[in-house]
Amino acid sequence: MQDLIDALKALSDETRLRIIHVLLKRDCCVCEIMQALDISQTRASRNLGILHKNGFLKTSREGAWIIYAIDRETANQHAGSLTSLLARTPFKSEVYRKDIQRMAKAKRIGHGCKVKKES
Amino acid sequence: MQDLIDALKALSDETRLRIIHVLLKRDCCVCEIMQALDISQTRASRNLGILHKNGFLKTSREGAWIIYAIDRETANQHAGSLTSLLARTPFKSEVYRKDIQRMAKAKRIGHGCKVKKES
DNA sequence: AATATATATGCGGATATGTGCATATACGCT
DNA sequence: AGCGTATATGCACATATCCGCATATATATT
Repeated sequence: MQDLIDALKALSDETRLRIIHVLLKRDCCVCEIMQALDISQTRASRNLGILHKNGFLKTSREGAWIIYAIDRETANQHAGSLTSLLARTPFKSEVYRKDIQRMAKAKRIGHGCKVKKES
Repeated sequence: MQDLIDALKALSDETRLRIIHVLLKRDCCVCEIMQALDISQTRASRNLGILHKNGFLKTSREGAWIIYAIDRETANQHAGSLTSLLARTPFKSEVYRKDIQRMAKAKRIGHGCKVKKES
């Protein structure tokens, strides 16, 4: 039951709603989230961590990157129902729209968006 | 969209979840909530206020009392969906069970549970 | 009008939360 | 092994949240 409160708390934050919204479109590594939401590395990592800890996201490693994705078979019942609710919710405001635009352009290139040199 | 965050924040609190849970069983005035949850007047009033402000509850006056009830036709879309989600959620832990027990015995008698004298 | 009851609210203090900076850890490549 | 990149985390600080106390407001009763 406490996990319901924790799940709700995890979603009660704009940054984290934005992350869920983006990940509902496609899986991302931390640096893609940074680029999509235009936020710092710390902020991206911390908030992804919170969503992960509370059963909303699952992770997998892909080389240097850690890929975050909506956990559609989460063990956390409450997180599951809340995620499906959000999946049916239209995210109307500008912020969310822009996140998707930037996500479309995001590359797996890390911190300062330094471009990986062609070798 | 900010109202979704506000709605989630409003629910991210044990006291307020307990209130919703109790009100899903039956409408209550502030002093009945105090008795059901065994909390102070300030705490009951404040948290009812928050749920009300965020579209979860509606109020009506009945003599000296103000009756709070789940607003099933709320203008706030998000509050609506969240309420129906909660209505389908089993509240398993002890706390919630005890609230209902105490609610069953609760009377409209106010602050220190002073019994209204038979006249 | 005066008193009692029911509810709301300003203020202050304790605790929780969100974030940046600096740094630690984990992995890949040469 | 050593270096660079990707992500996580300890610490500090600003802000937000929760709640009790005291008090204000609204209604009922006599």
